[in-house]
Formats: sequence, structure tokens, C-alpha cells
Amino acid sequence: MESKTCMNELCGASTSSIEWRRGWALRSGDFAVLCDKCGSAFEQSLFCEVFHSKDTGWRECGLCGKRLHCGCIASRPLIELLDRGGVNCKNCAKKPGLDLISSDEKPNGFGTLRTDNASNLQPTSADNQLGGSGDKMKLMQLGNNSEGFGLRHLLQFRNDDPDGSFGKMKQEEARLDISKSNVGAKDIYESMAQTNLSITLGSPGGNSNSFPGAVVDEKDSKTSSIIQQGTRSRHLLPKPPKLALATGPEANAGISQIRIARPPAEGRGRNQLLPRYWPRITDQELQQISGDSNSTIVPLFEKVLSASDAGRIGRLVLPKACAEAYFPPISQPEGLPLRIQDVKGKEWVFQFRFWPNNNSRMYVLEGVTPCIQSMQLQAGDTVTFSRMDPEGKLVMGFRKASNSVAMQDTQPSAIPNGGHSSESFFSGVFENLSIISGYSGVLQSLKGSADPHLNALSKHLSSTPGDVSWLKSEKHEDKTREGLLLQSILVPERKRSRNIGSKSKRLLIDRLDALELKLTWEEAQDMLHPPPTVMPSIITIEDHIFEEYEDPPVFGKRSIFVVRTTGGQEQWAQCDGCSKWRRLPVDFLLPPKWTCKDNAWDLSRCSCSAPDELSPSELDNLLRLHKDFKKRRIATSHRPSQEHEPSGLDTLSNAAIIGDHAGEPGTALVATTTKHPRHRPGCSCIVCIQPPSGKGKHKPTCTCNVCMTVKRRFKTLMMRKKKRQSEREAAIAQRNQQRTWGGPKEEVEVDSNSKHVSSSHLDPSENEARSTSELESKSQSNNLTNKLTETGKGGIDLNCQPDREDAQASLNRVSMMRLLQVASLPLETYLKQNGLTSLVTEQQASSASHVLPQATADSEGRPNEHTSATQEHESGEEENCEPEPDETPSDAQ
DNA sequence: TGCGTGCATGTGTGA
DNA sequence: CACACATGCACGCAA
Repeated sequence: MESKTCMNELCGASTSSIEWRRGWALRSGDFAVLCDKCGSAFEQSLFCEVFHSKDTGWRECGLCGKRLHCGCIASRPLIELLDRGGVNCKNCAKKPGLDLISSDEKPNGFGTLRTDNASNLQPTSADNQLGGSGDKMKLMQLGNNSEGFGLRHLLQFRNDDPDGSFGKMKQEEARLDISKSNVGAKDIYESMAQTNLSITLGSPGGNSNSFPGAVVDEKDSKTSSIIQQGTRSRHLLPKPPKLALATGPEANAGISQIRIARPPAEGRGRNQLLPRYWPRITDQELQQISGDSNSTIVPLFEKVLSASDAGRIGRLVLPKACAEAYFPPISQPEGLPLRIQDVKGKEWVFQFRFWPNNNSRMYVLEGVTPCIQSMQLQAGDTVTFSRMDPEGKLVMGFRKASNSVAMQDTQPSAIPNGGHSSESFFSGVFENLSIISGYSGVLQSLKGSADPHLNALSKHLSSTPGDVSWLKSEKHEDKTREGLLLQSILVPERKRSRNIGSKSKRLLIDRLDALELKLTWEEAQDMLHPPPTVMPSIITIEDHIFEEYEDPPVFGKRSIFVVRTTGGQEQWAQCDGCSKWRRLPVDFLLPPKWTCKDNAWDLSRCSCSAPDELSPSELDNLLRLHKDFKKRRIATSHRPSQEHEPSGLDTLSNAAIIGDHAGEPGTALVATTTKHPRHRPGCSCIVCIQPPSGKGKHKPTCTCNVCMTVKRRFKTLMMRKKKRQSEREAAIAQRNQQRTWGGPKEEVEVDSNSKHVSSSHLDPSENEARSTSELESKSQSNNLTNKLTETGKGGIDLNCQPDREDAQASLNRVSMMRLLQVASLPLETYLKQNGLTSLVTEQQASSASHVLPQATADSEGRPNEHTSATQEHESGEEENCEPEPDETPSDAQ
């Protein structure tokens, strides 16, 4: 082994024991080298010819800009390394917040677990063995077998170990006996090289620094697989703060660590495996599987059981790639019997076979029903397939998804399967996070956490046999930190469907608990708050103040607003800790998590021990009023247009709400606004009281969003109208031709209507009276009347096709035009009021038609307020709708 | 009639 | 767009 120099100039160690390697697969394809003396690791990227060819040996620290000399690169032409600017010097790398992985962890690398005996389960992660200057030979020995794994832990220890001694690693090393089993070492190599990718978001100490994109989801994990093939590269090591975007969950997941458990390398076509099949087996599961044997467990893949899989048919569909990679090759559809041992040691024989399917194959395991039942598995649970080496025996494990019971009533006794529920507790929400493997080390760190939630959880997990999982800890960490969404939205824990993020939407859609996650617009609004750190820009339009937020609203805690008959307004919120209701100022915006101790307005009730201010009956009354109010609100928003402001726009202002109901019996009213997240009853801002059209004192040349939206809509509508008109004219011409040839009578009648439509289209105001009276005088046939009645439900189908030209539509056009005209008045007025005649002129000129701006009502004026409250909100989209006729019989007369 | 088997098909996902 | 896969369904066999 040739001598090399640590690239860290602060170290400068020259040693022959440094095992420079390419292929340290870090997340996102970065590669790293490190010094075995100081532990400094430097991110390197593979496949950059630039560095390779133009290596100057210098690079800048990514944090402080200090120039570091890489003494080794130039002398290592065989190593394709490139620093992409993400290199940190030792000092910088040791700065708090840059720790990659907690030194508390006792990573086993997940991929392979070697068991000398069940009671002395030793992670064989060679990661832990690297480093330290003592056992160089062992290091080298291991190093020869460990290319591609372990660096991450070196990285972690580098940062955690202040004196660079890697003492803990040495401890681990002392327990390792690699030479004991060549097979084991080989497996370690194979598995680890392929299995482990690791990243952490911070230290258990709560460092908030994190790395961009540190949370790995399925897609990311997939990316990782690509990376390991060296096709892409990204940064892993700490980046300059400006790059270390502490955003979202990543920023908060202080102890997060993501492990991408990749299947072993030896499978055929292994690179094709989708991440969702990558095994995620905890230490305990591995131990469970391995039992007392001395075998090495190599997780192969896993699969979430579908309804079909878990059904009575007894066929478990195997992922093709997995089947081909890890099961014996079969050439005949009949396949062959496969012996698979379950975790209890019972051996099952399944028929491994395939069906021809679209020039492909569909692999199934047949006869799995007894096994499935034995394990009490159901759809959504996961079966894992592993291999015992050196025997090569297939082992089948399982993991209950269990959204279960356990979490519904929080009775531990109700937890089936010894606490797996805790996993499901979080796995539902965080299903998309590929968080893998169990690390008791982190769990221990949780025990010392100041966060009671974490402590409680860690206790719970620790006491839970079989599935003590870092996964859970991490997820709970996410939960407690993220709190916001979860607290507010996913209140009943059982609602946290494990199927979130599931591949199959078939499972998703029909699951009641998943459906329960759906929120109404109003419910969502109740939880929306303006971003707390963002100051709105204030603009004034029509003497009303706009608050413009560039950032989207954030989720906050729901609260209830009450308007007393005395006029006093109150806000009530429930403590997240004790669930007691507390009165708050009406203008207070609740954070996602709020407890009594945050109640700074009422010191007598700033503790959870303080009695509830509301008696049960009062609370009932409050909630009932709230419910009633919501019903009324929905009903109000669905009221026909004539009951609204002339504009026909959503003007459900808070003042109106209060005014409508202030006189009602009862002590209080509950009111919220549908208008804007932060706006509360009584708010008189333009958002709450003004039509979204911005009707007011805008100049013709105004280019504000409101005006531009109006103009854009108007233009689009005019174009659409023009198109429809030309189509109608063509259709009329065609029908006239047909009539000349002698068409059916009814068709003639329809045509007559069409003619009116056509003419009405040219002059709606005149046509309205004419068409209605003619309709009446013509005494349409019952059939026709029925049609009109049937179709005249008075609603606007926003999903309808504006260009639809069926006979029914033709029948309805008369009153449609009337509606258009009526409904368009506000915009007309608006245009006049705003001096937007230029717009009209422009539209008229561009369309070269006789249409009037009235039709803007299609989208703007809402001729019929049958649209839902949600639809009433300004979307800025071009509502692609043709108003259905409001053809009640009276309308048709 | 019920069940098992094999194929077909629709849907979702990744390239 | 191709492929994987979940599931539907027809067919045949056995009770």
C-alpha cells in the first residue's frame, strides 16, 4: 500500500494505512476519502475528469474558504476524485451542527447481521471498525472487504470524536472477529457495500443544522441507487451555511437519519429493484429471523401485501425484479416449489411460478394463505424475504402495518404484535420517508431528551420487544417537531392511514380512514395562518387595505370564534396538552401547537392544572353553535345569486355573518371567515368585504392583479364566445339545410330555439323577452317542457364543456342567454365604472362580433350561485364552463 | 355451487 | 410510453 498524505493540511498525516478508495457511496453520489489518523473526510465526487486532469492539489474549505491542500490527489492518478467545493477543513467540519451521525449510534449497517449466537448479537458493521491507528492490520483487512461501506460512520465519528481517537469504534472493533468467518466477512462486504446509505440531519443534541435534501424519500433513495453506480453526484458533507437550507422537516429533524437499505448485490438484475422493495429490517427483526443460528441474514426484499396478496386466493404477487433477482430462475410457468422458513422456524413450501403477462412475466408465490394466516397478516402488512447464509435458506419475515386499534384507544394491551403499532403510528404520516433500520443508540439518546414526548416514546419503544426501532424514534421526532400539521389535521391518530404514500391508490381511495383525512375547504381554512415570519405588503385599493403575502399560508391550530350577543368577540382554543378550552383574544393567531402555558392573556388559566373555563354544557353549546354556523355558512355560500350582492361574488363578509345571526337566541355565535386565513369576524379588509373582481376605482390602465385577471378572463371568455357563436352559426346553417330537405318535426322546433339563440346572442337584451314570450306562446310540447325542467336545475356545471353542442344545450340557450345577460350586469357596470371601455372596445374589435361584455358573467359574475363555496373563491383560472340554464318552468315561460 | 387456476385488463409509475 | 402489478373474470373442476 502506497503512502499517502491526508488532504487535510491541519493533519497532514502521511501513512500507508490510509485506504483511499473510490466508491464510498454516500447519498447522492458523492464519494469521500478520509484520513485514518485524524478522521477527516472529504467529499469527493467521482467521474469528474476536470479535477482528474487539472488537479492543482488545492481546494477551498466549503465553510471558511480556507485553502486546503490535497496532497494525495496528484499522486493518485488512479483515483478519480474531484472536489466540487464542498470540502470542509477539519475545524469547520468539527463545528457544532455539522455532525453527520450521532456517535451514540451503534450502527449495524443493517445490511448484514452476523450472529454468533442470539444472545451475543453483534452488528458486524465494519463501519465501526475503521479508524484508529491501532489495529491497522485489521483495518486493512477489513478495508479490503469493505469498499463502499463504512465511510459514513467514519464521517460521523470524525466529527463526534474530539480527539480523533475513535474510541467507541475501537470498542466495537474489539468485539469484532472478522476472521472468524470468511463467509461472514464476505457477506459483510457484499451486503454492506450494497446496502448502506446513510445520512443524518443533525446531531441528537439538537443541532438544527442540516443538509439540503437530507431527508430521503423513496425517490431519493432511488436516487441513491443511481448514485452508487456513480452516475450522479451531489454534496453530502456539510456545506456552507448558505447552502445548508434548514427548511421544513429537514431542519427540524434533529436526529434524523435515513438509511436506505439496499438489497444485496448478488441478485440478478439487482439494480432494477425499486426502493419500495428494499428491505427495511430492524435489528430485532433480523435477530428474530436468525434465531439461534450462526447464520448471516441477508435481507433480500420486502413487499407490502395487497388485498389480493392477503386474500383467500393464496397468491402473493412477487415483484418481478425481486423474483428474478433472488429466487431461483424458472423457465416454465409451473415454476418450482420453494421452501421458505418463517420467523418462527416453521418451514413453508410455496409454489414459485409465473404467468406470462404482456410479453413479460408475473411472478407469484402460490399457497401462501396458511402462512399469511399464521402470521395474521393482512393487506398493508409487509412481508420480508431474507436469505440465510451460508445455507442459502430463504426466510420470510413480516412486519405489521397495524394502523390499528392500538393507536385508536391508546391501550397498550390492545396493541397487537407487541408494539408494532407504534411504528404504524408514525408510518402513516411518514410513509414517504424511507426511514430504515433500528438504532437503539439513537433511542438511548432520546431517553435523555428534554422532550417528554421523546422520552415517553423511547420508553415505550424500549419496552416494546421485537420492534424497538429507531424508525419510530425518528418519526416521533418528526411528529413532535412538525407537530403542526399532525396536530391539527390528523387529529385522531387512527386516521393516519398507513396508506399515505402507498404505491397503490386502489388501497388508498377506498379506505375509510384515508378518506377521513380529507378536509373541507372550510376546515382547511380554519387552520391556515399567514406565515408568521413574513410581513405582508400593504396596498390600498378602494380605500380598503390589502395584505399581500408572498408566501403561502401555513397550518395553524384550529380555534373557534364566538360573538356574544353583547357584541364581544372571543376566540376559544383547546390546549394540546390537557384539552381544556381557553379563551383567547380574537386577533390572536394560534401556532400549530398551543398549550395552556402559552395562555399569556389569562394568567389564572395559563396552566393545564387550571380548571376549564367552560362548563361541559357551555362547551356543548359552543360546539353546537360552531357546527350550526358552519352549516349556515355553507348554505349561505350556496344561495342563489339573487340573494347575494349584485356582483354575485362571494361576499360572505364577517360583518354579514355577525349581522345575520347576532340576534339569534343563545349567548354566542360562532363565526369564522371563509375569506382569508387570518381574517376573522368583523374584518373589513378588502379580502373579506369586496368582490374579488376588484371592482372599484381602478384606472383603465391599471395593471394590478385584480384588473389583469378581469381583463384576462374577459378576453378568454370573449374568444370562447366567438368560437361558440361561429359553431352555432355553422350548426344552424346545417340544420336549415336539413330542414329544407325535410327533417323531423321536433328537430324543427329545436331549430327554432336555436335560431332564437342565435339572434339572442346578437342582442340578448332584446332577445330575452322575445325568446321567453315566444317560448311561452309556442306551448312547447310536454316533452320539451320536461326537458327544460329536467335540465333546469338552476345550477352551473363548472365541469361542463363550454363547446358542447348537444340538442339539450340548444334547447336551453334561450334562457341561458337571459341568464348571461342578467348575470353579466355587474361586470358591465364594473367596466363602465372603471372606465374599461377600452377593454370592451378591444374585445369587440378583436372578436368582430356583436357580443357584449355581458358574457363575462360566465366566469366573473357567477350568474348562478349554485357553485360551491370553494368554487367561489378566486382561482385565477379560466373557468371553463358554460352555464347551465336556470330553466325552471317559470323561467321557460 | 363454490373454488381454484390462468389469463386479461386497467391503473399507476418510472423512464 | 412501456412496464409492473393489482385485480377482475372466465373457465374448469370438484364437492
